[in-house]
Amino acid sequence: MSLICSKYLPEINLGKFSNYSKVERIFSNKSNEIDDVYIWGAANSTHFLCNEKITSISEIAIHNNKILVLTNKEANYLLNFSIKNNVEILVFENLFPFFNDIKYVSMEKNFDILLKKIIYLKKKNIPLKKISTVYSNLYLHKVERKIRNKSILDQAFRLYPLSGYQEVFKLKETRKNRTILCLDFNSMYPSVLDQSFFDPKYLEYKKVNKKVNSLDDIENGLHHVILYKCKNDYFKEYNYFQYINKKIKQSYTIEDEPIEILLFNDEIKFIFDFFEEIFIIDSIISHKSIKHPLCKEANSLYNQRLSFKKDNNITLASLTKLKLTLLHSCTNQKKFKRLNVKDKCHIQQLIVSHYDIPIEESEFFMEYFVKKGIIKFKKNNKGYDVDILDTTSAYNVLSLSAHVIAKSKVKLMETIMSFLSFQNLEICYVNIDCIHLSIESNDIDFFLNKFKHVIGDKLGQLKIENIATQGYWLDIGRYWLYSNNNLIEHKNILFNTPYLLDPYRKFRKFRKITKFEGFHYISEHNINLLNCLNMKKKIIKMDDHIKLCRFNQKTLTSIVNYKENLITNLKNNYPTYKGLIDEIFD
DNA sequence: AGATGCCAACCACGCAATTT
DNA sequence: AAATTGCGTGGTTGGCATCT
Repeated sequence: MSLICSKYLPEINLGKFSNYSKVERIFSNKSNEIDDVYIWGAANSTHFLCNEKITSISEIAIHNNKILVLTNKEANYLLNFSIKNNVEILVFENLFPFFNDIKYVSMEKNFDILLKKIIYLKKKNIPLKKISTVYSNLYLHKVERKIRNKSILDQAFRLYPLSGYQEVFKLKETRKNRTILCLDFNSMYPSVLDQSFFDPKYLEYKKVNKKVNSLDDIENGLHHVILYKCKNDYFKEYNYFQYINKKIKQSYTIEDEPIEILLFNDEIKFIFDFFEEIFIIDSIISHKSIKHPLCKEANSLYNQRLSFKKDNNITLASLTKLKLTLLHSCTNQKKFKRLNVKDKCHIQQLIVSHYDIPIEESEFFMEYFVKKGIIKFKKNNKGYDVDILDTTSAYNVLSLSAHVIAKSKVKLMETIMSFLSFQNLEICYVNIDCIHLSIESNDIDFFLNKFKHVIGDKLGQLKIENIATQGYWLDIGRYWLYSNNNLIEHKNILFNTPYLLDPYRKFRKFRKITKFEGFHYISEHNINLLNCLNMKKKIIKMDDHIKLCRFNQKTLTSIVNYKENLITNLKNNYPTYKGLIDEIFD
């Protein structure tokens, strides 16, 4: 028995793609230049302003249309009206999330700002459409122009998880003699685009069934491998593998049980020395290596970003940052296929046939996919319209996206491993392209000198974001950093937005539209910080610092143990977390 | 020789008119 | 009322010209 670490699957099976040999052209929507037409408006809690007229919200006479408002707050005021009159409310700050000066002031002021922003966009030649869609399509078009075709084997790459490495290793670090360094990679994903990728046109399935003897044995491609006996203690503890089960998604400390996983050639090369044996079952290999089609684009965008920063043009600098993030994600856009079925049990059959799920689990996955937005359905007079995520879509080049993620994880992991060899260094927090670590204060200069080759302004180098003396990391995207008792940086996702910067919010209300069988209704929810926290790791408590420890590999495989452990663990952890919140929020 | 831009034929799909 | 057919639209596809 081996521990399967991949997207949730009963088994990893590349074999079923063995006779996928056709090539198809990649599709791309060349975005037309015509702007979407909306009504521009603004609102406060009672009234609505558009066309120089103010009407009470309950009396707005607009139906089946689109209204563009500046802020989410206004959209919230118009929520009831929008459902009643079938009006879609578009929010400027969501469509163009690169302005740093948008906030709710008043109805009249907001309307003015909205007009000014629209004029600004026109001046900069930015189309009045959701910015991420516009540039995703543009970049995908560029990819298509360069490589034109892909093998339909490309769809096998959907089995590779696209999630990044995110984890908290320390809850609290307030030791007097220590300093916390917060490092960020400059554009992590774009920075790996200059490495060697492979042309999605020339993919081939290959049965291997051989162990890897040397680095030369590893062909370019995605490999289904079994890893035996980890020899590297750092990797045992800090690996980025995740065990994903129906109910579990968790990192773990590697023990002796073999691990079954999908890895790119880059990853196997990186971990080759860490394991006693690596056995390849089968692979999807490629015959031609290329640079990433958007490599040049990445470099020029990065240089643009630097020069905007130098000019102190914050808006355009953050627009360029947004564009940079779209470079790798444009090849994994979500495309849906619409199908019609007579009744609900046919939807389950669709899930079974589209996602290779055993029939007996279709009920579970129906719920799971609805929650994740992979499948949506609407009742109509004939039955159901089903929108199902199309993993075979010619709008995707999944092999490129997956490869970018894989290379980034290797790069991050390499950096972490090299840091770990530094004396008394502890990793506190890792989030995709960001590392927080703690070292002894006396060692700072030595550290900066030792790693000066990876620290700098260039694409892919590390930037020092903050230097702190105390830190609390309650969860991914939830941390507070202090320098001599002054808060210098914090993040608290959901509770804070860029425009709502109270660092100490524990409660929040939000409204949710629930769509059910054609009905729409609004429900209000309260969320509480303490209940949002993921407390799945073990706590090792010391006076002025608290470590978080991973579960062992064995605990995960036995469901009974896992559940028991999880419950006792939660019970143990709860008071500590509660105490910490009080400590931070006092 | 490959990358890129552009064009026109082609095809699928949705809507509406027409038939059963 | 349901099914079939026709039509228009817009996106897909393959080819060709031009550029580097």
